[in-house]
Amino acid sequence: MNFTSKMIIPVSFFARPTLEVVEDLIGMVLVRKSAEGNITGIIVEAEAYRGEDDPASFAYRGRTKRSEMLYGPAGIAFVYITYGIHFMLNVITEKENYPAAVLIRAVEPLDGISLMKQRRGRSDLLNLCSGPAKLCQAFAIDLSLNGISMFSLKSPLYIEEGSKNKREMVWRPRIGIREGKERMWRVYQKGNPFVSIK
DNA sequence: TAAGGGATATGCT
DNA sequence: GCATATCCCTTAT
Repeated sequence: MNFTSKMIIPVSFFARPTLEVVEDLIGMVLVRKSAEGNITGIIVEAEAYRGEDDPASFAYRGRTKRSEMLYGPAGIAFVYITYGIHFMLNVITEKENYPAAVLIRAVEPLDGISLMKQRRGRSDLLNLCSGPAKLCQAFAIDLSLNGISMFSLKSPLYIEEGSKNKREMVWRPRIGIREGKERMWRVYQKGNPFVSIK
């Protein structure tokens, strides 16, 4: 796919096989606009959940209240609470009625770092967005954003094009693929884009 | 590095 | 009713 500079990622990007989406998301920029200020971060870690045969997916036990969003159209934010306290940000992928999504697991802080620190109540850069719940807190992502479209400039939350070269990122990017109950990481490395580890 | 508490929506018995 | 969950932080060795 060809993108011009700082182009918003369109819905067609998400309406593709989830494994392609999760790879291509690495290096792109997550944007959050709010009255408090706008913040951005480079996506460095994401994880794929796809199909009713994926034991790690909410859709593993079919279409339920919890998994319903996964069956919806691509490019929609799916936010939910885990462990009673933490928010998780997913983006719906693939065709409607096929349950799949990508979990945004970590971003590298880019713009609005002081606001991130304020929301997180911490000042150490490494702990601002280095986890799915951490980044939701830093980006002020909660249930009020559940179900919104992420492919519009008017959206308070969207993804735009980032660095062409994933290897130039400061943080080591990686993607997670579920194989049964196990999570396998694929790390981005020189000359051999995604190398499986563990 | 390990262990335990946090605090709620969801699904299962 | 109960167990569990796409996790983070603090405290303790």
